[in-house]
Amino acid sequence: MMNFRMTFASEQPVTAADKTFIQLRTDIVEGVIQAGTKLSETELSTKYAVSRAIIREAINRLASCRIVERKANIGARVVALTPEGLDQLYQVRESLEGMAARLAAQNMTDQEIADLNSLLSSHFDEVKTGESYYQEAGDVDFHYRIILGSKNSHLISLLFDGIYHLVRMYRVQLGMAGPRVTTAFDEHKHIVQAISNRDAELAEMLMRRHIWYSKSNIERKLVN
Amino acid sequence: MMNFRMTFASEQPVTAADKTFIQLRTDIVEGVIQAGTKLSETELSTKYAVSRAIIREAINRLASCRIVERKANIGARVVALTPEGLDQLYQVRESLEGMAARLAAQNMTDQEIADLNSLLSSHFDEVKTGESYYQEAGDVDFHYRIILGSKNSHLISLLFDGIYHLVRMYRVQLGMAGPRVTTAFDEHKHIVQAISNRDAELAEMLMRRHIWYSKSNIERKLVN
DNA sequence: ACCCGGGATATTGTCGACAAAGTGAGTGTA
DNA sequence: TACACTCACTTTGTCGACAATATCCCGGGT
Repeated sequence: MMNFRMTFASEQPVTAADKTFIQLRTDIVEGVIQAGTKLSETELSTKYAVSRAIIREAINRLASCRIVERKANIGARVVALTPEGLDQLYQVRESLEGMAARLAAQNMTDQEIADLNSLLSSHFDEVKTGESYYQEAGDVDFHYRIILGSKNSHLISLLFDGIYHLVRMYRVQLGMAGPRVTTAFDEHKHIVQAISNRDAELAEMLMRRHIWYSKSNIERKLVN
Repeated sequence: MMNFRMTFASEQPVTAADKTFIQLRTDIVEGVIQAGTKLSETELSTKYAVSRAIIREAINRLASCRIVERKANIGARVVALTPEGLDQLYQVRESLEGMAARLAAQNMTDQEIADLNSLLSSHFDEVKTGESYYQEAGDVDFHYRIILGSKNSHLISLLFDGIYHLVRMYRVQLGMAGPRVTTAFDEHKHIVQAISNRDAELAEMLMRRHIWYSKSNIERKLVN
C-alpha cells in the first residue's frame, strides 16, 4: 500500500529488470542503501537474486535519473545529499512544476478539476482529524494530478521518471517538519483555486512559491 | 569535426556501448534510421557489429531521452515527429532554456561572458561573409555555453543528455529556413547583452522568445 | 465466409562465462 | 624512507546461449 505511493501508476513492473530497478530505487530513496555507497554489481546481484545484467540495467536507469553516478570501468555510487544539490534540484523542480501548474490551469478538464477539489476536501478531513500521513501520500497525490493535468508527456516524464525520486530521497532522508503540514494544505488550496479559475499565471506563481517554501523547510535540516 | 557538434564535450565515448549508443543516436537524429522505424535488436547487433547486450543498452538509453519508445516484450521503435510532439517538446525547452539564461546571467563569470561576446562577434563575421553553417554549429555553440553558464548540473543534464537530441532531430529532419539565420543572430546578440548586464529577468524573457520564434519556424514546415 | 484456437517462428528477456580494465599490495631501487 | 614498478586480484565490460513471451499462419468448426 505504501508501495503504491512510490511507484506511479504509469510504471507497472512487468519484467524482472523492472522489479529489480524499482526495488533498488526505493531501497536507495528510503535510505536502506545509504547515500554515497558504492554499488557493486556482483554484490547486488546476489543480494537481489538476479543476474548481473539485470543489476546493470537497474543501475543504468538509476544513473539516468541521477540517483547514482556511474563512471566507466570504475563503478557506480549513490549520490551524496548536499545543500548545493538540493538547491539545484529544487531550482529545476520549481521551474518544471510551476510550468505544470500553468499548463494544468489551461488543459485540465472540468471533471479533473472537480476531482482535484474533492481530493483536497478529503485531505482537509484528514488534517482535521489529525492523520498526519497527509505529508506523504496526500502531497504526492496532489502534485501527481497537477503534473498529469499539464497533458505534456515530456514534462510528465521528466518529473515522474526523472527528478521526483531524487526529491523524495531528500525529503525522506532529511525528514519533514511538523508545522509545515497545515500551511502546505492552505497553499494547495490556493493553487487549486487558481486552477479552477483557469488563472494560469497565478497557478504557476503559487506553485513556485509552494515549492520554494518546501525547499526552505528541508534546507533547515540539512544545514545541521 | 561535424561529429564534434553532435556529441557534447562531456560525453567522451570510452566503452563500446558508449560508441554504439552515440552512433545509433546520430543515425536516428540525422534520419539515416527513419522516424517510426522498429528497432530490431538482432538486426542492429549485426549492423553495428556488436553484441545484442550493447544494442540493448543503447536502446535503453535512447528510451531515457525519449528518442525511442520501448514496450516490454514487444520492442522499441523510433518516435514519430508530430506537431503535438514538437509543441510539447518546445514548451519544455522554452522553460528550461529560459531558466538557463536567467541562471547564466547570475552565475557566469566575467571571463565566460567575455568569451561569449567574442564567440558572438566571430559568428557575426561568418554571417557577414555568408557562411551559413552558422545555423548548425554556431547556434549550438551559443546555447551550449549559456546552458553551461547556468552552473546547474541537473539543468545541464536535462538539456544535453535529455531533450537536446530530440530537438535536433526535429530541426534536422524538417530542415531550417533561410531568413531565420540573421534574425536569430540578432536575438542572440540581445540575449548576450542582457547577460552582460546581469539582467536575469530580461535574459530569460529574451531566451524564451527566441526559442518560441524558432519553434514557429519549424512548425511552418511540419504542417505541410 | 468468418471466427477461434493451436502450433511454428521470430523477438525480447535472462543468465553464466570470458575478456579487459582498474586497484592495491608487495618488492626492489635510488 | 620514498618512489616506481610488477603482479595478482577484484570489478566492470562484452559476448553467445538458453528461456519466456509475443506474433503470425494455418486448420477446424460454426
